[in-house]
Amino acid sequence: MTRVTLEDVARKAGVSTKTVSRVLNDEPNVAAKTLEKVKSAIATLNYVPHAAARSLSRGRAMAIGLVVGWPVNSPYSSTLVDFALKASMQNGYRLALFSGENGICNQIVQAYLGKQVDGIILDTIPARDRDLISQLNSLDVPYVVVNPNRKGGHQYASFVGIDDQTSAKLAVDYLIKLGHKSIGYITIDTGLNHGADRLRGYRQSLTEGGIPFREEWVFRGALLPFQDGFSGALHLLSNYKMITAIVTGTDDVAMGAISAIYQLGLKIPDDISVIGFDDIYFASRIAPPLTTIHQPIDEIASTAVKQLIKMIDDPTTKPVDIVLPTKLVVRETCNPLAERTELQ
Amino acid sequence: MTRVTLEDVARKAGVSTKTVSRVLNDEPNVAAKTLEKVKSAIATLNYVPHAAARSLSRGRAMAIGLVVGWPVNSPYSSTLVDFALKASMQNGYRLALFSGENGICNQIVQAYLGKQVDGIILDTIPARDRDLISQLNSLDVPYVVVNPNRKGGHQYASFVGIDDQTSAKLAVDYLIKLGHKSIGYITIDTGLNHGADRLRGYRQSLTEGGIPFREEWVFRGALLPFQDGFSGALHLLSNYKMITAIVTGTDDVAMGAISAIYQLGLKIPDDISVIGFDDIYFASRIAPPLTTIHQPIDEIASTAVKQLIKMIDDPTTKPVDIVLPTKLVVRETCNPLAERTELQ
DNA sequence: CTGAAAGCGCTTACAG
DNA sequence: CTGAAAGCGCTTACAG
Repeated sequence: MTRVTLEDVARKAGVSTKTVSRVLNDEPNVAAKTLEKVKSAIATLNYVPHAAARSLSRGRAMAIGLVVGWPVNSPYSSTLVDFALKASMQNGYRLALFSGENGICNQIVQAYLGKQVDGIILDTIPARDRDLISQLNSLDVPYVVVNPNRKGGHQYASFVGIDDQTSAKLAVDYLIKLGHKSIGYITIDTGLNHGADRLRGYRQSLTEGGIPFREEWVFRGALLPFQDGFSGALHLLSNYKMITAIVTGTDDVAMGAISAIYQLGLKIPDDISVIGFDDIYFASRIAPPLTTIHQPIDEIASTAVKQLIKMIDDPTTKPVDIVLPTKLVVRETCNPLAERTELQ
Repeated sequence: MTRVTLEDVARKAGVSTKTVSRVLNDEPNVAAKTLEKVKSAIATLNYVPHAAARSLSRGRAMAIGLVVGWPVNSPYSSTLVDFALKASMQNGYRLALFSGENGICNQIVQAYLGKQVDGIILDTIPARDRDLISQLNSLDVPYVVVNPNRKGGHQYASFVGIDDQTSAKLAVDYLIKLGHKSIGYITIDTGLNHGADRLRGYRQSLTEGGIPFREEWVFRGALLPFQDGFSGALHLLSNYKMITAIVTGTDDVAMGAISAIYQLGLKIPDDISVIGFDDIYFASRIAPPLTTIHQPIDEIASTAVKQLIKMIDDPTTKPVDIVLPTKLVVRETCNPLAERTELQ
């Protein structure tokens, strides 16, 4: 079975190839009758334009590259991939995925030089690759950074992300509103600013709520989110029995904390309230479902895609820095303090 | 900055474009000196072949499509994406990702007709789409199904997957070897055969171990893995106090079960042993790390990619059905029965 | 409103 | 061992 080409369509419809091309690209200046003829020819022949031929003649790959940290199957990365895929398809672009520890920089530059992609979206981790950034800048590659590590020193990129501090404050404000005054915090050091910013939000909320900040109620994990959450909760709740709520830097930390709380023989939310951050796949699926700060990865992805396409279409587009709102998602891991059934 | 083309390289090296093409494609019959000249021209000009031009002239997209169930960020799907991406890059192919509930069939057929991809890898769920399958068959699209729902009635596809029954048996055999005789099972009905096959493995292991199968020790969940695992463990352990171990159909079910076990005030693995299936992202990251059956998604992905490329290269390739071995990964959720510190 | 010609950047036969 | 010509299937100016 040989391919149906635009020429076949033109022949069938009795028009020139240019006219078919006009119809395909929704260009104006086509008579209603001609339009009809061409459309029916396309339909009966089941014609689909050849992607590579189009790319070659247009000088446009019609694809964008998404670079995420390794591994792709982490809760956050995979969600970003999910929504970025959706958003780019909706905008008529294909998505090329990149990920990996080493050689990633070269891979991406090659993809751009080889016209496989017209622009790039970088997630937090790859955006810290100095080499990559400087190459993208010097080659004038259109790119957008998602959830940037602020203070990154980027010069030309557009940014799309959230305000970590304000968002974390949302979580703590909520607990305070529920009557909690003894609130622990578990953070992990990823080498990025997100953790520090979220911790700052915790502190700010306490201060505004007239609650003294206690350094010893902050547990700083070092490695694996779940396990740090686990050790953190164990540590905080064994040493400071007055703590009634725990805020965590990410949902997987919260999941670890929840595990530890159960192992201590305490109940959630009756004895201890827990609140997460991110709203990952598992957040709504564990028992009890986790109250958390929802990060709008869908909007982040679609905003990044649209901004990138704008930059591709018009290279003089000014860089922007877009901050999207997060929101508190109340599920079942936080109780008002008054309703607590027992005190230790 | 304008693109560097093959012609620029040819001019610089003082040879014809065909010769450059030879070098680029590792074809024979190039004099050592010529090879040297061309290679250095490529390097100094930083030349990268234009992907679309290559596709067009070769009649090959050099890309394969991966179709996974929605959402992509489920633990299993995202891991498959991860490894399929790696495998296709290593084989010189790009990966185009497809996912979504509706319109997916049309999207994929379009991508093939539009020469965006040379072949397709279908995961379990999309492979159940009758429409899609019959279209792929009638268009003679090369495709491979991963972890098929056996008895699917496919006629032409190649398959790559695991043996669910034998694998689940591995888990139960292990528990029996540890001395457990009262072993519960939590399964979920996904409408696929995997669950039934794994349950069959459980039953087979019991039988071979001389332990009677008790229908009431099998909990059949209906909806969300984690929550079903939670209710399942709650149900089994409250009603059948002699149960000392729980086997689950998937890791997320196990995670739910673990949650419930803690909430019942029991310890893992001291009081109850738990074993999962799949070895998802979280399996090694929760506390305690989950003993489970590892599904070799990396090998599955790379085998599928290689088989697909073979089919693309030679359309007369015979369909194959490749079954890859799983393995038991011992972590910290199972104890020998003898070591139990207390009995209820 | 419509079309003929040239070109995008490669590779594929074919010749020598 | 090397090259000149044609072609892959579209779109981009340009003309009318």
